[in-house]
Amino acid sequence: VRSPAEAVCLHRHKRQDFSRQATEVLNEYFYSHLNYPYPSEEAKEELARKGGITVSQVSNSFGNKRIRDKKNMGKFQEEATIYTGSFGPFPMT
Amino acid sequence: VLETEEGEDEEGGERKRSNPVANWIHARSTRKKRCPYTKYQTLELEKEFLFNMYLTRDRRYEVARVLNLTERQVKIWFQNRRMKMKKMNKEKTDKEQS
DNA sequence: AAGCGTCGTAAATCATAGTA
DNA sequence: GTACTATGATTTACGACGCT
Repeated sequence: VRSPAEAVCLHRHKRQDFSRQATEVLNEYFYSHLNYPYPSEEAKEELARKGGITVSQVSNSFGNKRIRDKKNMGKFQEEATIYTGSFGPFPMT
Repeated sequence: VLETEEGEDEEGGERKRSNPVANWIHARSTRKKRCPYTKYQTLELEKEFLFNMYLTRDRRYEVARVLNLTERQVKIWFQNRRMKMKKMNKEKTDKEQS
């Protein structure tokens, strides 16, 4: 439906899937911190370095994951509880 | 037109800054749903941004009137646009060091 | 206090890569 | 090929904090 020529001109995306390494690193952090999946700036830089992606991409990924996980009400969360045994959007004292 | 600036606490993610937890149970109800701007609105906003990255009160009033947006929307659009520019500059300079 | 600045984010939407 | 789904990126709208 979309003509690549005009689309590229206006809104150049050129979306490319993350490498397996990047996906793995991001998922590991997300699932093991589902209690509070908000990495600090330093943690983001670390994840970016390990995954070979940019910090912005790490932020995008967590933003997307947080909202999409919420909408899927527990689909991902189920996997997460295997790691953490708890859940909920609370920082935990 | 007075800006009803700054409400109070709450809001999901960035609660991480100061205060502990308290009330997550609030809020989403009053937030305006995101409404994508038309091509015309975006183009005019971009032109204005090119003219000056920061708005005077008069320009903000004019732009809002002409584009049929609220002054608050125009103010926030400029704030977001500046953040976008900052991000683009950062990515550009990051590339130049390798 | 008023009011606009940045920063980080939620949520919706965009655009496309992958898949059926 | 066409339709649908998954997913990375971008766009609105705020809350929290800053500074003047």
